[in-house]
Amino acid sequence: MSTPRKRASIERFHHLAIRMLRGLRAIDEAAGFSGPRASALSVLVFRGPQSLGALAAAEGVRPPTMSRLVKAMGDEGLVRAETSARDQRQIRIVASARGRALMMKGRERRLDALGKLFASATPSEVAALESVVGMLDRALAGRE
Amino acid sequence: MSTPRKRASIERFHHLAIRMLRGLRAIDEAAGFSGPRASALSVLVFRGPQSLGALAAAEGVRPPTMSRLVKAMGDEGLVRAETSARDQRQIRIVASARGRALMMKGRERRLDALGKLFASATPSEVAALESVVGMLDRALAGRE
DNA sequence: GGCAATTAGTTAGCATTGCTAACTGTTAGC
DNA sequence: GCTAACAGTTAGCAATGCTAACTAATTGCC
Repeated sequence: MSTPRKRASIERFHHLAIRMLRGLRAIDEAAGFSGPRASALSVLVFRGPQSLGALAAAEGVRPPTMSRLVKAMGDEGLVRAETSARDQRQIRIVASARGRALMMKGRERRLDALGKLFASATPSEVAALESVVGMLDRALAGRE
Repeated sequence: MSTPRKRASIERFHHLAIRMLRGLRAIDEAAGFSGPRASALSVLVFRGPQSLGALAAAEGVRPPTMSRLVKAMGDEGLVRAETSARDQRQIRIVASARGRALMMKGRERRLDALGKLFASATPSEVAALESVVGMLDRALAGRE
């Protein structure tokens, strides 16, 4: 079913992906904000304000975990929580201007680092990257 | 220098890699052993016994962190720590048969999951994967 | 040979992030 | 209108990361 050659590529890919992301995490943390903060902020910026439950689900964590994270980010002025008008049980979490700016800067830094990593890619390797991205996208669709 | 199209691919790749590894971590944790344990064990199995400092460096953590992890894995019977004969400050950490077996099983599970993810890949997509792996390997060489 | 400096690892204590269980307040359903 | 379900919070636990401070062993210099 799966050729040994394919399996070997998958294995190397696995290992390389881990190393790549490890490097990126180091960059985030050097810039002073952690993975969970970066990730939650980017959901708030790109998808817009969210309820706590929705944000927790998007990040794949439980509500109490997200509740604490939102509180911490609120204390740091990165987000704001307002009670929803039509359901007072819910809160509406909004990224502040400062949160948005920090998130964009972090994103910039990560993409720059990735750009450097891929700087030596030949045109055919870029095409290969597009192909792999398309395939992964297809394979991961319908999860999350 | 970097075309918008290339940048977009890189960005999607970044996002997909995060999702892919998140799924794998979930698999590890369902199987009852965490990322740090899996990773440290695989170093011990594939590179052989290591001193604590070497293992900490290989994993990118500080010695106290690794010291605690080794103690926990020792308590679970996954590794054994012997004092080095020629330098009694050092310890020599060895994966036990049980640790080795657990690590291999976890690895198998992860690779199976990845295999399923890539099951729908066409031959040309497998070739693209190989190309990307080669490029990443080249780009990440000389770190770690 | 003997004392100082370096090195290896551990211990103590803190922060972050994950969880479950139990609680409060709000909404919805019968 | 009372009960059940839902949204979020609080409390408390575990794992993993860190720095600072300590112990024990080795190396180096005189």
